[in-house]
Amino acid sequence: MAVTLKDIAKRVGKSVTTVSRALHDFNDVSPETKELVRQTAVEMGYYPSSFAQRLQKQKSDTIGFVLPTYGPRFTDPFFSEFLAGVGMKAGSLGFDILVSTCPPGDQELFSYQNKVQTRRVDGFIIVRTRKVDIRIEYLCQAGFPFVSFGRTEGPCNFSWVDEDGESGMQMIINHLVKRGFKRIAFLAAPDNLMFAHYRFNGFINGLKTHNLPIDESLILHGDLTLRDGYAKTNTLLNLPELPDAIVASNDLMAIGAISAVQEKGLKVGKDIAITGFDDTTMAEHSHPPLTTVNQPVYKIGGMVTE
Amino acid sequence: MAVTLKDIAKRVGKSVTTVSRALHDFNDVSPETKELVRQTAVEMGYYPSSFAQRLQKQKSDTIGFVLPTYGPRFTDPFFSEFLAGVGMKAGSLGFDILVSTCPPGDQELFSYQNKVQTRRVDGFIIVRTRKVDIRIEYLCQAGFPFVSFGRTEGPCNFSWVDEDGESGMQMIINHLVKRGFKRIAFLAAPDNLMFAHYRFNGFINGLKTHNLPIDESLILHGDLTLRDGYAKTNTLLNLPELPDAIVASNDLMAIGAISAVQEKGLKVGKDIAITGFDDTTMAEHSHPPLTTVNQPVYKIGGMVTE
DNA sequence: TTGAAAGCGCTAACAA
DNA sequence: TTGTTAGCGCTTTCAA
Repeated sequence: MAVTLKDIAKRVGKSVTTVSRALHDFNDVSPETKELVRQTAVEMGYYPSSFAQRLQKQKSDTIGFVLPTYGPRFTDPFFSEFLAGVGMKAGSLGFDILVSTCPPGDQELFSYQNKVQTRRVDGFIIVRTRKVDIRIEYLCQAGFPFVSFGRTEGPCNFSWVDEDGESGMQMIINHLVKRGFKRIAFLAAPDNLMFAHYRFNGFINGLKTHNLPIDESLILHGDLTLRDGYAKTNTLLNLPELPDAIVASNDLMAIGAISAVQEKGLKVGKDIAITGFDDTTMAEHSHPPLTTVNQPVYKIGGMVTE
Repeated sequence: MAVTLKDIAKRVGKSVTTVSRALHDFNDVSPETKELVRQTAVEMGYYPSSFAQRLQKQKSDTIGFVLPTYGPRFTDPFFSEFLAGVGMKAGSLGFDILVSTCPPGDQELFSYQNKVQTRRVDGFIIVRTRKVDIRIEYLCQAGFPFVSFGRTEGPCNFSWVDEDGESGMQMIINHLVKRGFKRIAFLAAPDNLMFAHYRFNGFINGLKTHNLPIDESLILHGDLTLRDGYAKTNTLLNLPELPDAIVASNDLMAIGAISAVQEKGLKVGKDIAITGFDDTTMAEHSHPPLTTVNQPVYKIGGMVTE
C-alpha cells in the first residue's frame, strides 16, 4: 500500500499537520523537523494522493478534451498534432488531460455535462467550433471555464484562440490569380463549421477582389476527408467546362483532389492547379508538392491550453 | 456550489448513509424512502463527486495513455485512430482516459512513475513496444496493471494484444513475387521497435521462401515518417542497379517512396512496385492506390482497452 | 429500516 | 514551532 502522511508522521513522531506543512516548505516548521520529514518522505517513497488533494482543494487540475471523432476511420492529422501541443503544455503546467471521444451530435453534450457534474475537470478545450455551438452554449450558460480554438457566429463572449482563415484563403486566391488561373473551383467544408465558413468567405472575397465571377457550379461541399475530396473532384471533372484550379478547404481534400485529377490523366499544377490548407506533412510530400497555407496546429494547441 | 449527499439528507430529513444507500439501490432501504431520495436527488441536480468516490474506493477508474510524440510535427495517423478506439471503449465502460505526451527517452519513465505514484490511474495502455521496453519493465517490476499493443523480446509475462506482422509481410512478398518482382528493397523501421522487427522478419522469410537473395544494399532503415520514406527511396534510386519493388514498413514511408519514385519520372507499379503496411486512408487514395496490409487499429484500440 | 461513527488522505483554521 | 480539530464528499461497518 501507498505511503501516506500518517505513515511519515508516525515514523518521525510528529503530527500529520506538521508533516504536511514541512513538505510544503511552510516557514513555521523548524529547519530540523523539515529536514527530517523530507528525508523520511524520500526514504519511505512518499507521494501525495492526487485524489485526496483534489477533494480537499476542490479542483481537479485536469482539462477535459472531447475528440469529435467521426467513425472508426478517424485519421485527421489535425487532432493528433493539436493533442500533442495540448499535452506538452499541460504536462509542463502540471495539468492532466482527460480525453474522451464522441461524435458530434445528440449525445455530445452528455460528454461535457457528465464531466462538469461529477467535477472531473476544471475546464475544457473545445475544437472545431460550429456557427451555433451547443457545447459552447452549454458551457457559457453553466458558467464553466473553457477555451476554444475557433469562434462562433455572433459575439464571442468567451476565451478563444483563432487563425485568420479568411486572409489565408485570400492569399491562396491571390497566388492563383497571379499565376493566371481564372476558373477556380472550391471544395468547401460543412458550412456549420466556423473555420470552413471563414475559409469560404476568404475564397469569395478573393474572387471579388480580382473581379472574377462566382460560379455556383464550381463550389462543392465536402466533408474534409481525403475520400470526399476525391469524389467531389470527380464531379468537377465531369463538368462540361473544367475548372483550371481547385481550391480545397483543407489538405486532406486537396490530396484527394490530386488523386482524382491524376487518375484522369491530367497534370496537376499544369492542367489544373490544386491548393490545400493546413500544411500537413502530407502536403509537403504529395506529388507534386501541395501549395497550402501553414496553420501551426501544435503551437495553437499549446496556446489554447495555456 | 455542487449538491452533495448531505444536502439531500437535510432536505429529506434522513441521514447521509441512508441517502447513499438509497441511491445505490440497496435493499435495506424502504421503497418510500428510496423513491423520495431519488426524486429529491434529481430535483436538486445531484451528481456524486468523482474524487470523493475515488478516494474512498481507492481506485481511479482511469486508464493512462502516454503518447510517444516525436516532436511538434506529430501526425502519425496510427495514434489518432488508436486513441479513437480506446476512447470509445473506455467511455462505454465508464473509464476515463488520462492522456499525456512524452517523447521516447529518458524522461519517459517519469510520465509513468508520476501517475503510478500519485495514484492517478488504475492501469496503463502501452503502444509501440520496443524489444527492450523500459516502460514495460518498470510496470512489471512495480506490479502495476497494463496492457500493451505489441510484445517485447523474450517471454512476455504480461497482457498484450498483437498483430501478426510477420505473416502480413510475407503476404506482401508473395504478392510481389507472384507478379514477377524479384529485386525487392525494404524500407525498415527502427529495429528496436517490435512491430518493425516482426515486419522485417516477415520480409526476410518471404525472400527465403522464394529463394531470393538477400541484398543488404537494398535494406535501408527509416524512421516511419513520410519524409524519411522519401529520403531513403532517393538513396535506393541512386543505386547502380535499381530495385524493381520497394516494400515499406508502413504506409507513411510507402507514400514518401511513391513521391520520390514519381519525381524521378518512374512509373509506380510498372517500373517499381511499392507496398505499404497499415492500410491508412491515405493508402487508399494515393495515386496509384497503395498495395498494403490492413491493420484494424481502431478495433485493436478497443481490444486493448477492454 | 435507519443512523452514528469511522475512515479514505489531505489541508487549513485555530489554539497552545 | 507544533498539535488539535474540522472538513472535503463519499462508503461502509456496526449497532440500534
